[in-house]
Amino acid sequence: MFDRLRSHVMARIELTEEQFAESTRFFIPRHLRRKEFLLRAGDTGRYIAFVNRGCLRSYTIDKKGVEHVVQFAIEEWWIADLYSFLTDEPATYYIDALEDSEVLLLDRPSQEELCATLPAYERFFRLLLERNYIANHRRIAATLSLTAEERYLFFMKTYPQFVERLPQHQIASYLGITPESLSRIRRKLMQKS
Amino acid sequence: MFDRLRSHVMARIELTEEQFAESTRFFIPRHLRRKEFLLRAGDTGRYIAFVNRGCLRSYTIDKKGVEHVVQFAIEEWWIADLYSFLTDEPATYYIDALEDSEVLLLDRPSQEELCATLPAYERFFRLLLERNYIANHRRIAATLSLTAEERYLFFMKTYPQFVERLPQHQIASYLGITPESLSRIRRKLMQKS
DNA sequence: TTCAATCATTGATGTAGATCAAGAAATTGG
DNA sequence: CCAATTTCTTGATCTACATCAATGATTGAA
Repeated sequence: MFDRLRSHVMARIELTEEQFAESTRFFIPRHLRRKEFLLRAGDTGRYIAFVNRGCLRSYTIDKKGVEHVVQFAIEEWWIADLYSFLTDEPATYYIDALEDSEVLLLDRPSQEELCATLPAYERFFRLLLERNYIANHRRIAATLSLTAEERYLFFMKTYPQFVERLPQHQIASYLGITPESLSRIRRKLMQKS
Repeated sequence: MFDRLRSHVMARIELTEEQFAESTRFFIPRHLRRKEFLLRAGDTGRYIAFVNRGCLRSYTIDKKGVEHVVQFAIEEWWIADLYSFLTDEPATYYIDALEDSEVLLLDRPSQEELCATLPAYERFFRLLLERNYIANHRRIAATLSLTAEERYLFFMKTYPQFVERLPQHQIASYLGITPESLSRIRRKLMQKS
């Protein structure tokens, strides 16, 4: 159950086996079927989720009813509506499972207690946020400076594991284009090579 | 010199006056004239900067030579090429001053030592990154789901202090549109009201 | 105080990607 | 294994915003 989390955490911070074992009591395992929601906009989403198996996404729905994928998460990734997690305000994102999945949930009080009990976890979450900060700024820069085709190539290069695993229209949504446009981009790239 | 940093830090973490005073030795004050670079893409940018006075921006330059603003920073904001800071790889962003500015620089070894000496700073940087994570995800969601006009309104609402202070074409660049388009959007909004 | 640079505006025209519509292909769950 | 659903593709057309070009308004350095 906690094998993947153990290797993930212990690769990043100094922790004994005993300390890690102690930390597992803070995590709540949960199974999600494909299309099942972990969180809906409006809920108070007081946990962050570590993906043990499967694939999830967070997204918004605009006023026309169109979904816009903000993030994907597969094995060893974390996903959350961090704003809601940190402030207890209602969530602004939806999070659901794109495949049957297993997640480990950590709620806010548990995270506080975990960091207080094992300060190395404070460092762990800082490192996690640093990586995220970098990835988000790259995505912003890509959106500002690249065409749809270039963004797709960038996505393929950066997240090859996602390209084989996700439906195309989900990737299109993440890239900020329509499924039709992505289909045409792919055709064009096929012809080139 | 450190007044603004003191109130900024002490509003966020528990620190005695003595502890804060101790921490100031890690920061290197630096003055920047308008248009002066703090960092260029390709440099190794091994510090993060706290803005004491003035205004800076980070940006990329695309293959056509067009600049794309990734971030603005005014008083009490932090700015950096975090990837370069964390990895020692060459910077991917440019950072320069839009006004004459004073910054406090913290290099990577100093940050490590600071966090080791005063663990509250570990928490401080985690909090900082959390806020940033939220802001970045909101910006991504806005880019995915809003029109140029809606993004401008969102920007005005979120960062009113920037709107009065920054040249329009810098805001246009941040929003991912041309200065001409922003000018037309503003005209349209004037007429509406 | 002036001249050069920077910045904002406006009009004419171009285009990347959206939208609409329809059908084909692939998946999935019963 | 099959019907229902989801996903992908393709064509025709549309539109938000870009590009190009010119002019005026501000700003700032000497």
